[in-house]
Amino acid sequence: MSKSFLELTPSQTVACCSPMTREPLSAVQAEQISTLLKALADPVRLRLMSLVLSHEGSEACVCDLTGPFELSQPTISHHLKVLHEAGLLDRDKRGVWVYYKARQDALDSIAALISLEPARR
Amino acid sequence: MSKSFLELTPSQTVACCSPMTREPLSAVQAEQISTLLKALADPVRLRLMSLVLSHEGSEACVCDLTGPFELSQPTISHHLKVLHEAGLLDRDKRGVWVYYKARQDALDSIAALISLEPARR
DNA sequence: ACCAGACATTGACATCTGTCAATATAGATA
DNA sequence: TATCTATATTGACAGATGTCAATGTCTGGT
Repeated sequence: MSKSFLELTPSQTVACCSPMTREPLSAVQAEQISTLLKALADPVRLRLMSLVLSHEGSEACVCDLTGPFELSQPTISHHLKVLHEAGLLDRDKRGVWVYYKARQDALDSIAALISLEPARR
Repeated sequence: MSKSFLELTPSQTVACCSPMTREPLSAVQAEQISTLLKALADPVRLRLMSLVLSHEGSEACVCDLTGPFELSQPTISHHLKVLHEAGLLDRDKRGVWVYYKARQDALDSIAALISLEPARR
């Protein structure tokens, strides 16, 4: 059984849309895209994404991600949750550790939306 | 005489950076990029950008942009200012009317930052 | 069974953000 | 000058957001 529409991540709901440079966005489309962009539009979350992307396999343990910041562990955990729920990071628990993996396809969806060129594939 | 660093728009300060998918962002870089993304990460501003982009010459008068929304004129004016200060819209006053023109290069800069591929040029 | 470590959740708080009503400014026209 | 129209600014307010301390929940090891 497939997930209901409401259970899709923002990145999944956005993947279908044609670039905003071609025709005006509907109010609903704009809401979905803004949800995805808001997830990225934070300095800590941008650095988290770039840290994960810089690890081999675009994957990193939470323990790798708390050190670079002068922020509490719950705060990092909160930001990772935001990125995960937006569909920008996959989550994989292995024993005690939790690994987050970057979804390059989600990033490409965003790039395709705001750029004139069709998405790389 | 050139403008000081602090007077550059977010889009200008970001244009130089290598993609975040290649190496971790510094805290300063992340702040600059997030400023630019925050400007886009709002449903009304996304629709404003797409409306401007859909007009001929990627240019539209404010009077073309207030109708599609059920928002007050000062609110639209506020959002246009945010987009302008981020470097996403150019501003041109012609008589009584003000025309905003989309900066496709600024949008491309964002796309280049978050995508693996080098920017289209 | 117990403990220790890794990560998540909760609740509280200060700051930021989007919105509007009211007002201001600036250009065109009479 | 007076007035009308297009757009911007100001000030106020409610709701969203980022942060932390405290606490909870797993998992592995002793």
